[in-house]
Amino acid sequence: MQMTRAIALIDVNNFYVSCERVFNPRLEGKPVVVLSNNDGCAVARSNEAKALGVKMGQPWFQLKDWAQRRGIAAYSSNYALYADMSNRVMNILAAFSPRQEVYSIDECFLDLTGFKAQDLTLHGQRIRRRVRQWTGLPVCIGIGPTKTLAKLANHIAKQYPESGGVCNLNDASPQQRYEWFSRIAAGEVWGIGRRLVPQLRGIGIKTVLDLQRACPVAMRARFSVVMEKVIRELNGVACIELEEIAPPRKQIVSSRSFGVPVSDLASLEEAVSLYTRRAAEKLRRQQLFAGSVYVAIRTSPFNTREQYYANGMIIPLPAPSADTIRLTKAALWGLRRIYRSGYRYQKARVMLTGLVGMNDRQCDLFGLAEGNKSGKLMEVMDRINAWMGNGTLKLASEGFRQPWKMKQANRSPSYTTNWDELICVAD
DNA sequence: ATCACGGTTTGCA
DNA sequence: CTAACGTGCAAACCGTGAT
Repeated sequence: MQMTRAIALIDVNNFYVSCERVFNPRLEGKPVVVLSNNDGCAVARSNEAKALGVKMGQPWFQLKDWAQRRGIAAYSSNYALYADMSNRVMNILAAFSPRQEVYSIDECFLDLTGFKAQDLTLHGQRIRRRVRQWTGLPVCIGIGPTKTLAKLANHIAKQYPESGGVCNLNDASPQQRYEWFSRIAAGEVWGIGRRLVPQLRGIGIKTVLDLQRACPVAMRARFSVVMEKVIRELNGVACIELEEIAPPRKQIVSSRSFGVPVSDLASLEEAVSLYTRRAAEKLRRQQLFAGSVYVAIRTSPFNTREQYYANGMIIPLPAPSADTIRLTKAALWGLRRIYRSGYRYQKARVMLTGLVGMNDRQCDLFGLAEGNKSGKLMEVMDRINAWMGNGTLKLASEGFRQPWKMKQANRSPSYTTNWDELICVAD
């Protein structure tokens, strides 16, 4: 007889906020938010901040004065810290199953098939305790026969404190599931975003239960194949497999807003150079080569008093490359073509596309692939930067003062990845 | 009329 | 003093030219 699959979704509660709290316990029990890049929007909120009404993605400038009056602590995002804490959590969780999919910076799926359903809830508690003890981070765990149901179970574990942080749908009674599914809004389901919610409501689908009972074939015709999979998964039929090895990326993006509006070409060149280097580093880490470079700039879409300008272009390369120097030359060439003076630019973006693996590369017209010399040079660059800190070795076109750099008014120290910042705290 | 292609837009997290 | 709103990725969509 076929055993019911047991997929667990483990998710750190309010991840960025919880990371800040590990190193600053005074934040415990207080309203805290963490802001997106450039201190733009609130992207992580403690439960206390949620209770005060801070919305996900709310622009910080609208919130700032009010938030400070209410005593809400606000942090700029510190990705070095969060990435390191994430690695620690993922390593701990990996010990609980041979099959793990790291789904995002704060979430992973584990295949726990084989445990008795009743034992799994206890097992979940053990997992929670270990992560808490070894990292200081609180996690919730959802368990179900499909990834979509595991996600939903995780939501239930978060919503209902009486669950003790673990919700195991495989061991819940049909009545209990009915009660939950009829109470939870359809929009909470993985893959049902804010655009679909009103459309679903229009055809009478408001709750998870409504969606579960919808006809997958008809819904596929009306919406998309994604919708069909969501419905089948809600009914315990696995349509989305565990991806233990991440499939190779099809594009790599580096895109950032500026701290202040930028009008001159020279500053844009610096920013594009930096973004290209970051994208190229990601490219080499994944052992890939890019067939073309896309570069784009735009003014603020929110500023209605000024003329909006956005433009971008694709620069095909003669042969796939992973060389920061070549990629930067291409990006800057494109930038000079799309640049128009007289605008106040707010964002630049570099995207590497046409990605191929080392052995799938096509040569250029003259039968030349990118030489080994460039590979060696990049290897040396990457090693020096890994050893002495990212950005130690870079192209001069990135500039040095970089007055356009993004705002980070209140970033915490990189406690776990930078000795200098740690010593600074001890003082 | 249909298809493959590529570039652009939409949607999600 | 004023102005200030993220990023990464892939699926869906759409227009085009070829057949």
